[in-house]
Amino acid sequence: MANCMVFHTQIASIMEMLANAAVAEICKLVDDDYAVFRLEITQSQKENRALRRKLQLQELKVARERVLASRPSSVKLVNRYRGMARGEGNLTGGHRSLVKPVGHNTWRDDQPITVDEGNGTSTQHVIVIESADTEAAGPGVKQERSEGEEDPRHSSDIQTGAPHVVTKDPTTTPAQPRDISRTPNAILKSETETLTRLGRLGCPPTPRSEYLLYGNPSQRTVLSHRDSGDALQTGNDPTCSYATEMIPGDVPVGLDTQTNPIRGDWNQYSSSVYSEGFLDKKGEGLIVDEVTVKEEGDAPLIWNEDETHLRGQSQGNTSDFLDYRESLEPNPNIATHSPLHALRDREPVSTSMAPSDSHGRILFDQVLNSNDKARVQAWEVGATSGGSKEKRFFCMFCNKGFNCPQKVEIHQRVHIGVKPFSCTQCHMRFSQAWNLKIHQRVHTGEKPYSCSQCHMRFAQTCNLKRHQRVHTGEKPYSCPQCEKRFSHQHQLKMHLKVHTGERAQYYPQTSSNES
DNA sequence: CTGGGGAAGGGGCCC
DNA sequence: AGGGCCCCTTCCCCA
Repeated sequence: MANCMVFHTQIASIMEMLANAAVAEICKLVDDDYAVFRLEITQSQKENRALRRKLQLQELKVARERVLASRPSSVKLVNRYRGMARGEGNLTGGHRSLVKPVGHNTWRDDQPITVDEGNGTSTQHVIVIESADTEAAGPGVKQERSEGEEDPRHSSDIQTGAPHVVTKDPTTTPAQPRDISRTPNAILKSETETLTRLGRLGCPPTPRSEYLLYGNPSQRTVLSHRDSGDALQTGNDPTCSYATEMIPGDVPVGLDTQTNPIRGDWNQYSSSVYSEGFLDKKGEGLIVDEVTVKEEGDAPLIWNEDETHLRGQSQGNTSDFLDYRESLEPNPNIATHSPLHALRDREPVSTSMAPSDSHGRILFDQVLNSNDKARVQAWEVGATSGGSKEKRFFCMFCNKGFNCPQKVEIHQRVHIGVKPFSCTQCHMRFSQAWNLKIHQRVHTGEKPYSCSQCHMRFAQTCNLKRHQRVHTGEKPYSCPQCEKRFSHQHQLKMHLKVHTGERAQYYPQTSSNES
C-alpha cells in the first residue's frame, strides 16, 4: 500500500513536470511567434512610414512643379540683374533699381522690372528670387518693395533661405551687428571655402579681404558670358535692350554683400565684381592692393597688398580655413567688402542713369578713377624694364596681364560689367567703343566689306573672311574622327555630335584647326 | 544635317 | 596715351 502511495506520488510529480514542460514549451512557442509577429508589425510600420514619406515627397514635388508651371518659366535670380543697373541706384535711397528705358518694352514678361528713369523717381523695385531653396519655400517668392522699403539684407536673406523680416523703413532698421574686426578671418575663411568649393580658387583666404561669397554653389547656374547674354537677348523684343547691361558673368553666384541702407546699390555692384565671370578665368586668383575699407562706425580695415595676393597656388594654411566650414553658413550680419566697395565708401557719387552712356561711365570711373588708376599702376610689375609690349599691368580680378594700364581698364569692364557706350537707336550697350560702332551698322545698314568675287557685303570683316571660304573652298575645321572638314566652326561642333551621339555636348573648337 | 550669314565680346595692334 | 581698327571667337538663326 505504501509502495502504491509512493508510486502515485511519483506519477503525480512526473505529470506535473511534464505539464510544466509542456506549458513552458507552449509559452516559448507563443513568445517566439509573438516576437516574429512584432517584428513583422514593426517592419510593416516602417514600410508604411517610408511610403508615406515618399508620398509626401511626391506631393511636394507635384506642388512645386505646379507652382513653377504657374510662374513664368525663367524667373531670374535677382543677382542676375545686378549688372549695370545697380549703378543707377540712388545711393541715398538705399535701393537697387533696374532700368528700363522708356518706350522700350524689351523686358521679357518674366523679368523683374524696376523703372528708374534716371531722375531718382523710382516707383517700385522688384526682387525675384530663383533657387531651390526659395522654390522649396513655395509660391510667393516674388516680392515687391516700394521705394524706401528695401531692406538691403533682403536678397541675402532670401537667398540663404533664412527667414526674413521686412523692415519697412530702412532708417529704422536696427543696426546690424557687424563687428568685422573681430571676425575677419572667419569671414574670409567662409569666403575662401566657398570659393574653393567652386573649384576656382586654390588658395587659402587672405587675411583681410572681406568680400563674401555665400550660398550653395550647387544651386548656381553657371552661365557663360554668352549664355547670359543670349538669355537676356532672347526676350520678346529681338531688338536691343538694357538687358545687355547685365553683367555677363554676374549670374547666380550667390555673391552678395551686406548692404548699408544708405549705400544701397553699391554693395550689389561690388558683388558683381566677384562674380562667376572673373572667378572663371582659368582659376586665376585676384590681386588686390592696399585698399582701405571703411565701415561707418567701424574701424577702417586695410587690405594689405602683401596679404591679399591670391594666386593659383596655395599660399597659406589650408587647414586653417577648412576649420571654418561651419562658417560657410550665410551670415547676413557679416559685412563684406571689395575694392569697389571700398571705393564707394571713399567716394559716394550718385550714379543715376542718364540718357547717355554716363551711368556706365560714371560707375566705371568710380571704380577706376579715384585711386584705381593709381592702383593699376601699383600692379605694374617690372615697370622700369622691358619693352612697351611687355605685360606689366595686371587685372585686379583675373590677373591677366596687359602692356598698359588703359588696357587693364578696358579689360576690367568685363568683370565689372560696365558698358559705357550705348547705342542711340536701340539702347544696346557696349564695353568698347568699337563694338558700338560695329553694332550701329545694324541700324545704318552699312556693310563696308564686300566680297571681291560676288556681290555679298558684310558689316564685319570677319564675316567677309568667313564668307570667302565659300569661294576658296577652304574648310579649316576638320573632324578629328572622320576627316570630314567644315568651313564653319559651328558646323564641326554640330557634326561632332554625330560621333558622340550626344545632342547638347559642346566641343570647343579653336582656330587651331585652321591651317 | 549642312551651309551660310548676322552679330556680339574681347584681345591685340597700329597710328 | 588713347582711340581706332583688326581679328578671332562664339553663338544664334535660317534655308
